Amino acid sequence: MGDQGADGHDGVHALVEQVERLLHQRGERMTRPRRAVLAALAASGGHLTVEDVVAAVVDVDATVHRASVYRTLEALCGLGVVQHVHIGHGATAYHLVHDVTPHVHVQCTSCGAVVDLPADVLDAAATRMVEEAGFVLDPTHVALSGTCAGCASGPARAPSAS
Amino acid sequence: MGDQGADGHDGVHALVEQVERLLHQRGERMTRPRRAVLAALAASGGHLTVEDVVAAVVDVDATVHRASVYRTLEALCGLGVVQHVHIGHGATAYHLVHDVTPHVHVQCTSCGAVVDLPADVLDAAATRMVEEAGFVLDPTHVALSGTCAGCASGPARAPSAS
DNA sequence: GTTGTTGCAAATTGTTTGCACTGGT
DNA sequence: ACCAGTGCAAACAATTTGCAACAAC
Repeated sequence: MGDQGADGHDGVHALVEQVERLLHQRGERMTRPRRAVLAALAASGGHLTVEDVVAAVVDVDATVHRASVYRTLEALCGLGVVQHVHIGHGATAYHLVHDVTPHVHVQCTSCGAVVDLPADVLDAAATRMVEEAGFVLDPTHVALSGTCAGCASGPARAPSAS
Repeated sequence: MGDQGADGHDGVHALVEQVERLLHQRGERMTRPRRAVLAALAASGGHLTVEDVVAAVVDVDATVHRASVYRTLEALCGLGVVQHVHIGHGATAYHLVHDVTPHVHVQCTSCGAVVDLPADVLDAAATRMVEEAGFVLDPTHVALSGTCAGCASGPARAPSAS
């Protein structure tokens, strides 16, 4: 342990400074909970549920309250630093906007696993939606559902994520 | 019509009888709440949230309890008579399976409206997902999100359905 | 010092569950 | 008569909010 995953402490620090700048532009402030949430998101590198974030944050700083995590995530979404993805029946997941290659999330109905796919799998669909209904698709905002390779062939397992 | 397509009272009755048969095959029973829920779903012809169903059911029979609506919807899903769709951050919506031509749901992030699109807009995406990841897409199980024609051009309005 | 933010606890909202009783077969 | 299903209230889970104290600027 000690190391915080792919981004490392430097990455987190740079991120915190960048966000701090954005906050100051709006007369808002960089606080301990916000630093902790940013660190948690950066360390994971992927999508985390609120519960995941709370766990990661409390692990580092037990004084941070759940409510602050909710408020912080909302604030960071407002800044455009963080995005959320709706995953089926389950919880909402959050991730940093920055360098992540745009990708579509799909969840296995059977085992609950979330799989990332290249963003362009929905290009054709997006084009048709615009042409036929004027609807501009946001491909990353919700996770589609179906059955993953494993469950499609082998036996399904526990979770059954709706 | 005649069979089950229409929403008229005769259609409801036919539906109830069909479901009753399915229930009896499993040693289960056709009850007042179940009739009421089926009627509500048939009458709407579209997708209803649990809250919508509860409202419609209570409107006809105030003795039916919310909990029974939940239990009934779950039971009907188990029978394969009803399906649910996850709509963004909002609630889960339910609809009869035979109801309409299979269609994809998309929700406008800005005004919250749910738009129905032909099911085949996701055909290309589904094909690619199977080929590249072995993932079998269920196109109707979740609503995608984006911006509807109205909100894309004109000014966005209230709801902001995340 | 100002005021944006927090921690806390209580209020909300949405869904599930234990249990005695009702009602379908 | 038997037991699936109901109504009810209470449990549960997830998220929000009012407010006094705190800390970032």
